[in-house]
Amino acid sequence: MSDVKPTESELEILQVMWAKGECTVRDVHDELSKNKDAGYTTTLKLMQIMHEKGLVSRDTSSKTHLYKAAITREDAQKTALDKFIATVYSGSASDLVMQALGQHKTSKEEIDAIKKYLDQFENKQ
Amino acid sequence: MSDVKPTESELEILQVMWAKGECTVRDVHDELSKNKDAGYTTTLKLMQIMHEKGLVSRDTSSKTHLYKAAITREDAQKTALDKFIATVYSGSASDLVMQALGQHKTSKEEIDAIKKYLDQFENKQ
DNA sequence: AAATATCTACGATGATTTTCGTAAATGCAA
DNA sequence: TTGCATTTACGAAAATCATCGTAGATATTT
Repeated sequence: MSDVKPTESELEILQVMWAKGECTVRDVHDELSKNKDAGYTTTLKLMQIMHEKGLVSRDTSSKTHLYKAAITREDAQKTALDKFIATVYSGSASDLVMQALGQHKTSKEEIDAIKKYLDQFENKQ
Repeated sequence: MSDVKPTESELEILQVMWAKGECTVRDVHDELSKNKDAGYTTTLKLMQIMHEKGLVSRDTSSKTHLYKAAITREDAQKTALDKFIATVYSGSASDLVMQALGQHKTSKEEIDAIKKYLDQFENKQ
């Protein structure tokens, strides 16, 4: 359980690793290159730093190293969300929820899922 | 319409200004001091930088300057939220919504408000 | 008026994050 | 084997952000 907070660039890298599982630097870099534009060694260095911090684990048994996220998506999201709600929404989760629903195309299915979630949530209290 | 993205410290300052309206540096600093611990000149400097960036407007007609947010809370939140959903939730707003509801104590009133919001939202589509 | 307090301006520093160049190691292909 | 491509290691620069000290200006108090 790492208490290190990923930076924004580190989060982008973690996204790739959460989606793909074990990754080489090139895997990650190619994926990031679709949206961003930075050198290969930049990605490499970041992943090395993440390893030092304990954010990722590393298999160095072959020349091309394999990296894997060492924290779960859920944990990282939880930590980030808490801070985000505090600094951007003064602590009001429901403000965030409504704004999030408002500005993104949310399908009927998603809305129903959320409603169901709310019902169940209400009953539990 | 400023396309500058406030930093985290700047957001904290903006929170105070959105809540209070026009503020002196001392207003802001006293408010921040409740939760944080930094020198007066630090707050001053940040607010001066925010003025350079166009994040706040400034009235310098008297010795003690008056600052005012130059971007609306909604716009700033919207921008921050978009980026947040992209980097932390891979673009899935409903994932964020459900996690936000799950980990924060949300009152029955808030839940009802959100449900009502969802109903109205669903009808509009 | 003199002392005191408060405020702005501004530069400098330190911390953190991001970026990249270069060298050395490793594997592959001609 | 020789040369080329790919990879890692590493240091250092660049960029961004937060912090503060000090000086000078302006008000307030005694």
